[in-house]
Order: sequence, then C-alpha cells, then structure tokens
Amino acid sequence: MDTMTQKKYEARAAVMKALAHPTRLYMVEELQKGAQCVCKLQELIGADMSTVSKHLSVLKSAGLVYDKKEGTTVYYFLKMPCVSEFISCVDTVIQRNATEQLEVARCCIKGAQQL
Amino acid sequence: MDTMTQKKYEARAAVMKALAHPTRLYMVEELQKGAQCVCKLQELIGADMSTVSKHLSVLKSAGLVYDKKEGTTVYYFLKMPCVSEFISCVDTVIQRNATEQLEVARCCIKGAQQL
DNA sequence: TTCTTATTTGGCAATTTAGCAAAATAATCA
DNA sequence: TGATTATTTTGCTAAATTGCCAAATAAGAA
Repeated sequence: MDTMTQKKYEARAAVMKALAHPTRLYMVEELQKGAQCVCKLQELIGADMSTVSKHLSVLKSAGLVYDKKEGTTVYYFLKMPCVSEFISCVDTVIQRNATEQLEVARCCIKGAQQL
Repeated sequence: MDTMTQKKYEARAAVMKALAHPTRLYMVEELQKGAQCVCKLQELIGADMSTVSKHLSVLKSAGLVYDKKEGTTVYYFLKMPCVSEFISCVDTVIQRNATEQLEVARCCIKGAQQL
C-alpha cells in the first residue's frame, strides 16, 4: 500500500474516531436540530462541563462542527450534511444484527420461540 | 437521558468504533469488491497474521462481516450494503475540510496564493 | 478594577486498544 | 498418525482515550 493510500485511510479513520463515542454521537444528533451552546449540551448530557467541552473539541478537530462565540457563550454548529444517511446506515447494521440474533434464538434455543 | 436512549448511542458508537481504524476501513473497502480469505488480506495489508485476524474479529463482533470456512481457509464477507454512501459521506467531510484549509492558506498566509 | 459566568486547558488515574510473538486449533495431506 | 497450512487465541507492552478536578481564559457586569 503506497503512502497516499495509507493517508487516505488514516484520514477516514480520524473522522470515524471522532464519531465513535456515544456522547459525541448524541451531540451530533442534537446539533443536527440546530446550533447549541456548550451549557445547553452539558445540561442535556449531564457530564462535567470540561468533559463536554473536550468532546466538542474532538468533533471540531475532525471538522465535524464549528463554533461561534457570542459574549461569553460559545455556540456549536454541525457541518456534516450527510449525518442523517450516515446514522441511518449504522442503524441498519444494528437492526440487522438484532434480527439475526433473534432468529438464532428462535430456532436454536429452547423456550425462545415465543420471542 | 433515559437508559434506552443511552443504549442506542452506545450501540451506534460500537459500530463506529469497529470502523474507526485505517486497517479495518481498508479491509471493509476490499471486502466490498468481494469476499477474501485472511491470507489474502494479510498480503494486502502486510501486518502480522494475528493482527489481521484480530481486526477481522472486531469487524465480525460489530456485525459488519461474516465468515465462512472452506477447508483450512476462512473467507470473510462484508455485510454492510450502505458502505459506499457511508464512506462517501466521510470523504465529503474530509474534502470540505481540505478546501477550507486551502482557502485560509490562500487568503491569510503570505506566499500561499499560488497554491 | 473586581466579580461573575461560560468555556477551555492541564494534570492525572483508570480503562481500552494495537500489534507482535508464541502457543493453541483446525483441517488437510502424506 | 505425524506433518503442514491457515487461522485464532493468549500474553505482554506501549500508546491512546476517557472523565473528573482544579486552574486558566475570556467577556461582560457591577
């Protein structure tokens, strides 16, 4: 694999990594509805303010959000027009996995037919 | 955030995590072209066989691939119909980031206009 | 200027992840 | 059966990630 190709996968992985956390996925979905300040996100998430801020900076480094300061308040905006389809894809995988699991249970585990 | 909602984001993050590695993204893209045995993937990737095997098991645990044994050879198959769009979305983000960076350079850094 | 509010940064411990090497499995072949 | 090939598992160490706390910044209000 040449260097260019390697760089390509590293770049993709960097974006994926930024999204690979429950809290950050939640943030992304909230921000899809509209911009929010850090304080509001903290309220929704319920973690330490510094934790929320750090998660936002991870998303920002990956270029998934940008921020805008108004007074002392910082608003974060999502810049990922394809989020919906993106998340739908992930949900499709999850749903298929669940379905498969269920089928295995139904046919192979006694007492699971009625599930 | 209720438990159900939390579970949802954790499930999504688990899938994302499985994809958040250059090697695994490469594997996914190779498998999109068609099933491959571990040996072939190792050859393409050039890492230790055990490393390749472990990456594949991560993808498998996330339900992104399944495997089929033929003799001593194990073939891996991708089961993620939406991969293409998924990766396109990531690439879109990367490209926009690159474009923005370039614009910043052009307008704000002396000697960068000709880029 | 000092106080207050909103946010970011630095430090640190706990957990997770990555990748190699060696040992364990599994299936086929001689 | 013993040898061979393909793959997985285990053990280990190094590196990265997470989240809280405390300290540092930044902007506006008193």
